[in-house]
Amino acid sequence: MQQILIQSIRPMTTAHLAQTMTLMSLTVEELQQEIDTVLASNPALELVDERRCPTCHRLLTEKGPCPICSAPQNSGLSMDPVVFISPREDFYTSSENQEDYDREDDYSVNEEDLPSYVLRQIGPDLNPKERIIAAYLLTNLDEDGFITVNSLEVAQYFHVPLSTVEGVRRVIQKADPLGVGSVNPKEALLVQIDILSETQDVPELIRKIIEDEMDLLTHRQYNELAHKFNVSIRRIQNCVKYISENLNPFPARSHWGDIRHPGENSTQVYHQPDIIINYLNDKPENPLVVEIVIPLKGTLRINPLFKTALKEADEDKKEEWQNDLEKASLFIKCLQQRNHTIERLVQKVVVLQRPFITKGEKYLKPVTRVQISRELEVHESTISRAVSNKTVQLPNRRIIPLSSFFDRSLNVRSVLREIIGKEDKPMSDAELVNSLSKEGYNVARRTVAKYRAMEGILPAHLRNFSP
DNA sequence: CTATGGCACGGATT
DNA sequence: AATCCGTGCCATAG
Repeated sequence: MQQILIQSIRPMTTAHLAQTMTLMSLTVEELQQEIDTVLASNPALELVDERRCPTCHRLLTEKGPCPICSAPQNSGLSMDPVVFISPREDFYTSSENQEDYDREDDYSVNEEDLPSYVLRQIGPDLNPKERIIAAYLLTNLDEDGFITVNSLEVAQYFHVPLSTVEGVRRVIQKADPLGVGSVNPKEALLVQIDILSETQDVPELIRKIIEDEMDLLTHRQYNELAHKFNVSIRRIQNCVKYISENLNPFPARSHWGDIRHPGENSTQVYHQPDIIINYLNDKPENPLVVEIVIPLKGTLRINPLFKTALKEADEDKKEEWQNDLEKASLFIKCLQQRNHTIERLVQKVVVLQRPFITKGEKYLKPVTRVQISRELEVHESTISRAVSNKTVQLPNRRIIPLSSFFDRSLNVRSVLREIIGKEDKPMSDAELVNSLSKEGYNVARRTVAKYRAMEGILPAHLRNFSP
């Protein structure tokens, strides 16, 4: 049961299948939560801080047996980010240089010590007991400022009512990196809106969007949103702009996704990317470095102590523990498979869409998930799940959904924008159709209208010559 | 009469 | 099986 070569994953139980399916479509953040809960509920699983092989002490970054001593390390899953480099066509996974790519960004604010920084602010407002709880909560923040423990457990641990813990948490949220200690971006945003609305008017629509349709927002389904709230896309885009200018879904990060794209009407997005693509050392002449972000540091593995304990366990406990063990190993397997699939997927996509990544939307090749799935020899729905909900950070620091790589019309839309930007007389939709066909894009008049709407470009008679 | 947006249909995609 | 997307037809605004 222990020899997990990636290839041997094929034959799997239905439980395995089901779990892989759910894991596959999760975001890093969601995955992190999932891992946390499993970790807390299943004693067979443990997270080792060490990234080294316990027997030979070699740095261990890849799944599979330890390369040096080939110790039976294979049940452990390294949770370090997967980094690989794309020189041109071929990839290799870099396990050696991996240290070099520790993300140096994002540590801009008073990074010395976020927990004590916050604690200092709120200390006076709390009684001693609450202060202890606060301190505990604050030590369990992740890099984004989100809480990583669940309040109920904390309450039990400290023998206080849940409401006390929640109360403390609420105080924390109002401290300086506004929204720290939230459980997710949504909560952080809501807290920020609460505070903001004390000093200025916040459009009700924004709150509603965040409250009810956070999903659509993070996935930037603006047309969908416009439809749901029965307002224009323009309106929604304004809201989004407001949100990205005034709110920060990741409290502990000072900025997320720079606004260094003045030319294009920047559709600002936030969200912790699942995949980060960058030039090596940020120099455009260098090859691309692709990093698949994986939550948690260290290695997730079956606790060896648990295994030995299992052998000597009482009969009645044995069954239950055995069960835990199987679940844990299943979980790890699924996780491995998830990572494996995503890695292969991203490799393919990066090679294919390199021009898009480096030169811009115009060069996006319209590719469907089906094509990729054929090339990778996996079921199309696997690709679907792997793609959905994930975001990618491009070298220019923009964060876009992974599904953009499969957008059938993005390139046309970008050419359309280009044309409209260049021509100084407002062209009617019909004329635009002509211009587009000259560029080699054949679309119907009606479709041009839709693209315009998607891009938030006004109709011809309302457009142009604003100053 | 022309330019657009709305509704709805069919085929492709997921 | 459900959803998305391009398109054609028609109503309406200018």
